[in-house]
Amino acid sequence: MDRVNEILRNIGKKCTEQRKLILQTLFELAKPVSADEVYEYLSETNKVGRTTVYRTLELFERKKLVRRIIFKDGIIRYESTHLKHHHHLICLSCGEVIPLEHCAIASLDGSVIEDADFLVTEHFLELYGYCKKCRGGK
Amino acid sequence: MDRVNEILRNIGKKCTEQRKLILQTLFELAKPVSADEVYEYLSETNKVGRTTVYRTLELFERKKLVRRIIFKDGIIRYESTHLKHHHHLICLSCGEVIPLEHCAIASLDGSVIEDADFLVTEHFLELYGYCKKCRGGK
DNA sequence: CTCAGTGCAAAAGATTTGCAGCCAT
DNA sequence: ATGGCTGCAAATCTTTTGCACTGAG
Repeated sequence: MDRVNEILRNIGKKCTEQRKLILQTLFELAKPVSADEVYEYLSETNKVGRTTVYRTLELFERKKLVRRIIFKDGIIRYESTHLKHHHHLICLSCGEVIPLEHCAIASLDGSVIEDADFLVTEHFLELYGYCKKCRGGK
Repeated sequence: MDRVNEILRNIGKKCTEQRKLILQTLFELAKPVSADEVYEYLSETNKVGRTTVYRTLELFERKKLVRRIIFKDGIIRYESTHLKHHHHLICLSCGEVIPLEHCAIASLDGSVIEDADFLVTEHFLELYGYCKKCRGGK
């Protein structure tokens, strides 16, 4: 929790109970989560309103504490940037999300695609398929 | 328009004026478009309701006439499958979408990611950055 | 003729906004 | 103390659903 305090102080914003709880949640879950999932996760304690979750995640994105991730379902999710750049394996059967450490195309960022004269600054790659469990060991 | 008629007959569904117009639109625009963009595009003629656009795009997706694409903004877009598998360069400044013909990672599909024992069946890769115009020739 | 297809209106789900009160600094 | 932060409620935006009508086969 000390780390959370420090991070919030560093972004030059007020260090409120709600912001600490939300950032802590993102660390604990350590995977892409929607605003609603954060809200539900914290609803037991009933300390944070839905609106605050949305506004806080947006603030965190601006401050680069989280990155915005979109899967096929179109729901906006956020993932803590303390996890380094990586992609995801998403099971089409059970929905499990598995982080993929190695990024084969990281070299793309900062490079210019010649044909289109386009400067690439970021990229999203998500792989869909079926996890071991759902394939029944096959 | 003949081609449109033929395609619709082949999926074993009724060949209505609305479906023809929507499929025709997807061919003409030849890029990922949202249901609302299709609706607006056709609203001049006022022949197709919003609900029908949504239901028709869903039908087309089931029949593999279109594929569903999601960009960072979270809006669901569809693109005709008569365009072969490819990815997109999306300009963060003007929003232009440029198709990227070559897919460097097509070989991933059907392969198993060893570490996670995960069978990959499809993948999404979108590159974000700045187009020539928005970089002012730099 | 008959049922799949359509379109309105209303519902649902995710996210944003207005505003009055609260609390970190 | 005071301006940023919060949370309710209401608005907005995208998408889905219920239902009566229509038209393609």
